[in-house]
Amino acid sequence: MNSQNSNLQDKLSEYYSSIFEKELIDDIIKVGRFESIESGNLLIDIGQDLTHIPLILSGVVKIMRQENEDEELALYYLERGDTCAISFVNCIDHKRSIFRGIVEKDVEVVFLPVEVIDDWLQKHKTWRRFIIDSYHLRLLEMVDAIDGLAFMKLKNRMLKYLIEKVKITQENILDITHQEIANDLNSSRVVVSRMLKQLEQENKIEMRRNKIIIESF
DNA sequence: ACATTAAGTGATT
DNA sequence: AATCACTTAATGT
Repeated sequence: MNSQNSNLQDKLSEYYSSIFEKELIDDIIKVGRFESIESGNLLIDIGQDLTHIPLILSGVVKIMRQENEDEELALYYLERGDTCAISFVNCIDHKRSIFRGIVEKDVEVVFLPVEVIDDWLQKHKTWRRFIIDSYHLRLLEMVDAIDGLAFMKLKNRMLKYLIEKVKITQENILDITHQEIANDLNSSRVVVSRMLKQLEQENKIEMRRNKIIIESF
């Protein structure tokens, strides 16, 4: 076994040994392709053929939809231990991706080919559990996102977005511009600036140029 | 000093 | 809540 494989084994055991049985981890090492991807790169794009599904070992991936050039919406984040089960079902049917996944914090990821993940559903009980749980979680997050759009005022939606961001970056000083927030929430920069100012007056956040400090979360 | 980019403001829909 | 038109502030060269 070469060094990259043993490295992969270490990481897999570290993060997944509590949910996956040993044989499954061995199988993953056998067929998985390990990759490191730097922040800012695309993991998957809309319309792209899905031949593999990603298993995230570290880092963060932002999953979003995009209608036109300048209309986008952030849906949810993938972190360590996550996979995109939506892409999994897509994968089995050999459909194209309906999402875009962009790397937000450098990721280490294992790509698993479609052919095997189907078999594993029967072969490994923990895999089956993992996929079902993951699909369920993603669905809940999606419903949450829809609720946000339908019922929540932008200010609340934005606060939720910021807190989420703090959680995944482990940093309460966010490196972000008003424009970027507006893009993620499919809103406009002017409105975001005004809402942020309100949040600042409520002492929930503090603003610097290119930075937002979240006080309470 | 100047140009560029981020953020703020008032009016209008 | 969005858009327009414009100002002001911060930053890079």
